[in-house]
This record gives sequence, structure tokens and C-alpha cells, in this order.
Amino acid sequence: MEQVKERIRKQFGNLTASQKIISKVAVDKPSLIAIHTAKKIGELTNTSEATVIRFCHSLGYSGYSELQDEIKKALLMVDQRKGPIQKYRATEDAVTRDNYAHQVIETDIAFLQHGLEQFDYELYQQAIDSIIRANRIVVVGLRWCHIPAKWLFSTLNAIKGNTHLYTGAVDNADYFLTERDQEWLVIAISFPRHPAETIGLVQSAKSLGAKVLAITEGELSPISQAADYLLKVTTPQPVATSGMPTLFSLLNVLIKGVMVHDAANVQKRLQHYDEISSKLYSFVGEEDDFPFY
Amino acid sequence: MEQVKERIRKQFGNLTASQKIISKVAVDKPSLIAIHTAKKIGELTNTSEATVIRFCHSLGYSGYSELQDEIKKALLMVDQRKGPIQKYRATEDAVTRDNYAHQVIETDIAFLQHGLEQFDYELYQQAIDSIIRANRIVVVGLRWCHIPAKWLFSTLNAIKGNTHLYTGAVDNADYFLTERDQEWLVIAISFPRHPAETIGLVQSAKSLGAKVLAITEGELSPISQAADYLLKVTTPQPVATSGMPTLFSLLNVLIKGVMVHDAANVQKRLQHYDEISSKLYSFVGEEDDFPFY
DNA sequence: CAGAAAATGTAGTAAATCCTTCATTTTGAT
DNA sequence: ATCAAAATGAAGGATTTACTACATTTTCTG
Repeated sequence: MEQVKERIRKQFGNLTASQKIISKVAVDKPSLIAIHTAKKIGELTNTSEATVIRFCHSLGYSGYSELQDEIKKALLMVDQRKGPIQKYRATEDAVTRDNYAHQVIETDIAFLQHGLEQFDYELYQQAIDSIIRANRIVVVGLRWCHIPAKWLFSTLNAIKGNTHLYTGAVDNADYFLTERDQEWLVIAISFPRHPAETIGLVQSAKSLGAKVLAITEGELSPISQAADYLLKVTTPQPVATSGMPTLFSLLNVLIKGVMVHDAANVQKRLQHYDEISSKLYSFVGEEDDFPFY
Repeated sequence: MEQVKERIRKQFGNLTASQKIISKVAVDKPSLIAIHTAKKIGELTNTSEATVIRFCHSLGYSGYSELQDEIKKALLMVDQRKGPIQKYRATEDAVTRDNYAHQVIETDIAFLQHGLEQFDYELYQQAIDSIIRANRIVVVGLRWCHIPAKWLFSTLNAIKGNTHLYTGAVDNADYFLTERDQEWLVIAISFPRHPAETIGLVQSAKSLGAKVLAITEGELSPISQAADYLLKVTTPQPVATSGMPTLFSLLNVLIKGVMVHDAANVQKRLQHYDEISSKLYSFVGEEDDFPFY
């Protein structure tokens, strides 16, 4: 890439007017050249296919193909760095006594920032709307996903009510989904290695007409296929331990979303809760606005 | 792009094994498809050109060209948004439909960064050493603190063993602390409004000679007085909901610290776990290195 | 303004790429 | 273990794309 721009810089004086226009595209939007044919670049610059190719020759390339290949390679290189992992890989060889703490927290920050960049409002809004719309909700998360699942269950139950937690085969899907007339929503949290029981529950829920919101690692997750809404979560590995901060942060977005759209009294209740919490700093009490237990 | 991923998600179950491999490329590195020919994608996935095209057909496209064009368009769209970064700076005036998500995540990032600045190695190292030294550990966290407590209990049990979770008055302190000769450590997680039972347990544990590691909001917390080690955690409010990411991140530091100092085989086990997770992307299995349930 | 030289566009050819067909291998069920 | 069905790979035809030769337009100079 820099190789291309360097050639343009050196040869720019010798280029014709049309070729200078093409140069501008090559420098500012190289991805256009990587993707489109010489003909299209010609149309785009109000020149012709032949001029584009002559432009390549002027830069010393054998033709359009060679220039395009070089740009493609360069773009793939920067694409490779996508994802927050690379950033801290360099130092990860030696986890020493002095730096592991920074590494852990910085990794969490990196993944949160990555999640922020990739964030899809529309998707989350649909998920949040589905939660608001649902009459009854079942949260499912087995194995270690039980922990975020239980939190989500407790929180949703506190701010919305009518939420259930699927804990295992004894309470089977039929038990939860008997009232067919209701608008049911199943929220499934699952990551590799996916428990077969979670997949089974999701599928049977789907076949019973419930909506499914999947919180998982990607489109290829086995629970994604049956899902109506898919929230993709990219976390440090292994998810069971290092993934919690990122996962909870995104779950929190859901909760906040529901709270914003939901009854204002919930928000007031929480503000009230905040005030109490901060004023009575070390208050000791048994009652709780959030009946977590 | 989302259109492509959506089709993959819906059709994934109907795809053949080779096609699923191609799916992984399409989802994770769509730019590869935008740039390379069908033949190259075939080579890259150890399949063939024909299989790549059949994969396109399975998704409902007329062929590779159509799929490629759609990915190209999508990639150009996101490229368009590059340049002047329109990041939603913490304009905290109003939590609107459009920016609350950014606010939530950015708040988490801000608190993690704050925690990083304030981080006291010495303190954490003492806490980690106390965990390593302890023969038996009791984790206590009531009400909604039960969630991080259970996670800590499960994780410590997996990498160290001999860890117990105090769940309520029925299992009282005496039950846990009968073996006086052993080196007991009580890890207490508690935030306002502090459950009286947590305080009680901590105090009686202390009087029975156990060491106490308190994870709480500050020096004035009622459990801080009896604590031998105090880890101060500052989180967004309310802790029960918004505090989870920060809290888990710091707990994670503890875990990583124990792992670093602890047996090397645990770390190897976890690395192995990582490899399996990433290689068998959508693997479905029942066994788990972490016996969380 | 005229003529020449450079630049540009058009059209045709060669090459690469896509896509279909058929033979072979793999998978799954009885 | 056997057969049928499905999946895969190899090869040839169809289409698109890159490149080149020639015709036309534009630009520059005296």
C-alpha cells in the first residue's frame, strides 16, 4: 500500500490530467480499486478502462492486475489486525508477577472498546424491543453460563417481572411454554462448548412458537440457527473466566435499554436506590430493591 | 453484509461439513471473499472451487459473483464511515435511545481505567498470596453478591480445589470452621446494603482465627473492620447491575494471579481449553474443564 | 490558425474466472 | 457389511475481465 502511494508521489508530475484524477482515488479510497474492475474505476473517474491501465503502466506496474494485487495484499494486512487481541499479544509471552494485572484489565478494556466499535444499534434495539414486548420470559444458561443467566433472570425479574430461569431438565420446556397464547421469549446464553441441553431447549421452544434471543459467540453457534435475534459477543478466552466483564457489560446494555423504554417508575425506583446507596454509604440492611438470592 | 451473515445463520444447519468451514471464513474474514477468487477460497479452506460455489447456491445466491458483490458493497459501506470518527463522546446530558448503549460501555471502560490507575500491586499480591497459602477457602456473598461469589467459588474450586460456598444460615460458620488447625481463608464479597448475615459470618470467622479477605466498596464498609486484606472496588452505580463488569474484571485479576503462581499444569490445561474452543468453533459437548453447574 | 504530438476512447483479442456436468469418494441407513 | 444417497473434486464450456492496437479527440507550439 505504502509502496503504491510512494510510486504515485514520485511519478505524479509525469502523469496526465486523467491519471491524476485516478491517483486521487487510489490514494483516498484504495479499497475501491481493490474491489472494482478497471472498467468501473474508469467510469467512476469519468475516464476509460484503457486510461486506468495506462495509469498503472505509468507507475511502473505491468498492468491493472499487478497494482490491484498489491493494494489487495495491503488491505488484507490491516484487516488482519481487526479484533482487539493483537494489541496485547506481544507481551503475552511472559505473564510476570508485575504485569499480569495490567494485562487482565487492559484486555477487558480492549474488548469493550472493540465491542463499542462493532456495536449495532439496530440489532440491540430489536432485542430490547422483543424483551419489552414479551409477556413471559425464560432465561436459559447452563454450566458456567448459569452465572450470567441467573443475573439476567434476577435483574429482568426485578425491573419487569414474569421472568423464569431454566435450571435443568427437571423443569422441561413444556412446563414453561404451556400457555401458548402468550408471547413467550426465550433468552439463551451459550458459548463453546455448547451444552446439548441448551440447544435442545432452544429448538423445542422455537418449535412451540416462542421467540428466541440468542446471546452467543457468533452466527455459527448452534443456537444461532433457531434464533430470531442474535447478539454476538466477542470476549477474551476462555469465556468462562476472562469473558465475564465483557459479557456483563453487554447484558447491562440490554437491561439499560429495557429500563429506558420501560415504565418510568422503574427508573425512578432505581434513582431512589442510587440515592440511598450513596447517602447511606455503609448502610446495613436486609431488604433490597433487587430481590437477588 | 448483515444480509449475508443472516443467510448463513438461517441456513447453517442445512449446510454440509465443507460448507460450514467456508461459512467460518465468510463470517470471520469477509474481506477475503471480497478480494479473492472462488478458486482461492477453495484452496484456503481445503475444499474446491465447486464447493465454494455450491455454498453460495445453498445460501440462495445465483453464484459466487452475487455473494461476492454483496460482500463488496457492504465492505465499501463501512469503509465509507471511516475518516472523521463520529464517536459518541460522553455527552451525558440525556440518556436517549441512540446513545445509552455507548454510555453504558464507555462507563465500564472509564471505571476499568480508573481501577487501573489506582491499582495497588502490593495489596493484590498479598491477597493472592493469602489465597495460595490457604488450605481451605470459604467464599461468601449474599443477596446479589451471590452471583460473583458463586463464580469465584467455582473458579477457585476448578484451579485450586478445597473451596466452599457459604449460601445461607443453614450452613453456619461453625460447620465450615471446625478444623481449627487448618489455615482457613474467608473471602467475603459485600456491597451496600450489606446483609447482616455476611457481616456476622465474617466476624465469627475472624474470632475463630480465620483470615478474612474483603472485597467491598471501601474502608468504611462494615466488613472492612474485621478484614485482614481489603480489596477496594469502585464501580458504576448501582453495583448490583452496572457494577458487574468492573467487579468481575478485578476478580479475574485475582484468579489470574493465583494461576500464575500456582501449578503450571493448570495454565496448560487452560491453554488446551483455549485451543479446543477456537478450533472446534461450534463444537457441542457435555464435558467441561470447568465443572460449573 | 495549422500541424504535430500527446492523450483518450473504442473495439477486438487473450486470459482469467465463473459455473455446470459427470465421475469418484464419502457418508448414512438397513 | 452393503447399498443408496449425498457430497466432493476434476474437467470443459460460457462469461467476464484485462490488455492491446487502432481511430479519434484534445492539447500544444510556432
